[in-house]
Amino acid sequence: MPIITLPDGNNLDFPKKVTGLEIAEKISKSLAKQALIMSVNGELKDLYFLIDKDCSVKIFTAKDPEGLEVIRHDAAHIMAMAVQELYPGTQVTIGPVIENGFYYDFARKEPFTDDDLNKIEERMSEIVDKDLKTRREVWQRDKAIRHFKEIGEKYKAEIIESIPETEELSVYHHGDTWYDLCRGPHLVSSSKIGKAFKLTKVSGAYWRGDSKNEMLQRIYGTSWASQKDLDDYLKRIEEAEKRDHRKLGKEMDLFHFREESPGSVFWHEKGWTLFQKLINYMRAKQDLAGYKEVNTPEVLDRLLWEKSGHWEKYGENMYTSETPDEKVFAIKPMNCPGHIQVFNQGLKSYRDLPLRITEFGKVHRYEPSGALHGLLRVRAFTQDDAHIFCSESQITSECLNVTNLILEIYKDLGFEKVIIKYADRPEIRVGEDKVWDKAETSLLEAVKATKLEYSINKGEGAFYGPKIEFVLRDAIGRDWQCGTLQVDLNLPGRLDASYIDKDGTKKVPVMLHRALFGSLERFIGILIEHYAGKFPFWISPLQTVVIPVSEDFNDYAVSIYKKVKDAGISSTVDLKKHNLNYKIRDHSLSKIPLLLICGKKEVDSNSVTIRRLDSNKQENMDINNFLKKYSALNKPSSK
RNA sequence: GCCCUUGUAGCUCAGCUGGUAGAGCAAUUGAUUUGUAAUCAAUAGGUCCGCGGUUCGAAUCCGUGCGGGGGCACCA
Repeated sequence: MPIITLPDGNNLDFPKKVTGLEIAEKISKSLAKQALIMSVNGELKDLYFLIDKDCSVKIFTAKDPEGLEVIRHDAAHIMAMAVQELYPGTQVTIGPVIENGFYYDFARKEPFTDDDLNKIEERMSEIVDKDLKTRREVWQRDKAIRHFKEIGEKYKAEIIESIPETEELSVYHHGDTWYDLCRGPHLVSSSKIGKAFKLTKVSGAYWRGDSKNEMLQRIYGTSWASQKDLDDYLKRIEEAEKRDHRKLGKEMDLFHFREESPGSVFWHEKGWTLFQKLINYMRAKQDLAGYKEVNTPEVLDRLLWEKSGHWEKYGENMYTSETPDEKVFAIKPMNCPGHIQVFNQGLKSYRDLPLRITEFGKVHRYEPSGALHGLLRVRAFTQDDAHIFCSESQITSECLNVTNLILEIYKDLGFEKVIIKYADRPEIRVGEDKVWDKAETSLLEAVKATKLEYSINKGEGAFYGPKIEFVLRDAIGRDWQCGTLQVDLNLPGRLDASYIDKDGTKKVPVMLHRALFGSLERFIGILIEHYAGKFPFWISPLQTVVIPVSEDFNDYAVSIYKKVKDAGISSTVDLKKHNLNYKIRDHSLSKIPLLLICGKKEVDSNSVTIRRLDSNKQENMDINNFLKKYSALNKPSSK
């Protein structure tokens, strides 16, 4: 005689054991129709699960995240079923729900083609139409292993072997012919998935995510509560593609890549201007924050890298070069050893600390070819790098300074939301555990003091110390890791850095590594996508184009162009033999914030007519007023 | 690095089952002198990514290398 407590606090009394479906029916006919899954005392259960005790129950529909998740999970199963029906001999492995959809990994010799994807989709659709009933069975462990081995599903057998013996093994049947080992829960029948799904792509994926294992074929799909949700999702993907920095970079003539140097950027004038603007902005910020800018060699003797530990720990990612005198040099993958050498030059006292050394250093890292991705993952990039040499007692306050600086900078560039990820000691590392203890405690203390949201990444720290990473969220909700702050109690000692303390004894300084943009290249890629190429006026690489209405006004246009440039606003004048409409379209497409139109009216009144990007409103302005207004907007916080 | 996929003019792309290339835009030249998102015409432009093979004949088929894309792994 279970008494069921509903989320609103009401109780339902049943005379006998009851299923979720019966509870839903009791509440309302429409809920029964929409019900997908339920939770019993907070635990998700199949709707046909028999409840025999008092408990609290919540019914979920497609409107709930829990409901949508089960739809996706079932879609993964139905996809696996369709695949095994169409391609006998294919082995199933795992098929979890992911953000916006699901995937399933299969073991099959022949690759799945796009055409196969269509066929699978059609078959899935048929399975949904058949409305196959779902049935859960609990299997005995040994029997399950033996069974899956017998039918040639060696991956499933391996999965079962890795499940703790205490756990119940459940097998879900969808209809009479197909079943899969699965924790569940699942929908009551296949029609509940609906038709708002789509298979999106095939890719390779290592068994158990380990590159030492064989590669399986992963089919990705997306699935939603309604066709409208699916359409909206596909639309969002399309919008994101329009912002792709590789596409915009070409269209806006910012940079290009080519075969001779994969993963290295050929910056064009406009892209490089943007690059320099960001550096100059950062330079001014850092100057105010007490940093000293330096520059150190890009090529350094192998002996230094051996001493620092990079040769051993990072060697396979380093470019090297042998010179005619048979010495081996490495092209720097990081700036730290160079900065320690700057610190080491001349005797340092505790009065010099904290010493904040910064460099816009270009580093080279031999990244795996498959990792390269436009500006976001390159092999040669410029860091806004800095190393802060300080005493142990200064760690926390210096970390806080860095955090404050980073938040200010992200805000100026249009990113309001920032999250912190804290990463502690990795398995491969240098230094004693005692030292690590100290470093981790100090950094975590600083993280807590920022009062920002943070998560912990176990074992993901740098080989020389724990780190935090700053993650920012862009205009369309994607997260990007940019800045980093690392505490290092190892490298300074390895490279013999020391200072004379108050008491006259020699001490090894603590070093903090930090980068705010991280990689300038990557940050620019993110900026392009964040703004969809429509940069705020102050960082726009080309702020204005002066356009004469006809050739008769070329001289006036040139004179305006000169005045605008003199006022520190970047500009070009378009004297090409095209008409006004053509030029407006041309420069609008290359996302110039302001077009300055000059014709008879403007000549007569010594003015320009402004046309802003994405607006067809015209605004006439006296040229001196224009110069005054817009040269004042040439700094952050101006949109 | 691994799996799949892809590489034709400066750009975007067409070129069916093998018969040595085509469009639009851009460029150049000429005409037009234009008031807010493409004026008209003519001209020029290609080792069809590289190398090897099959074939009477390869942009097309096969092999291989390099680059790009989507994932996986990697991201100190």
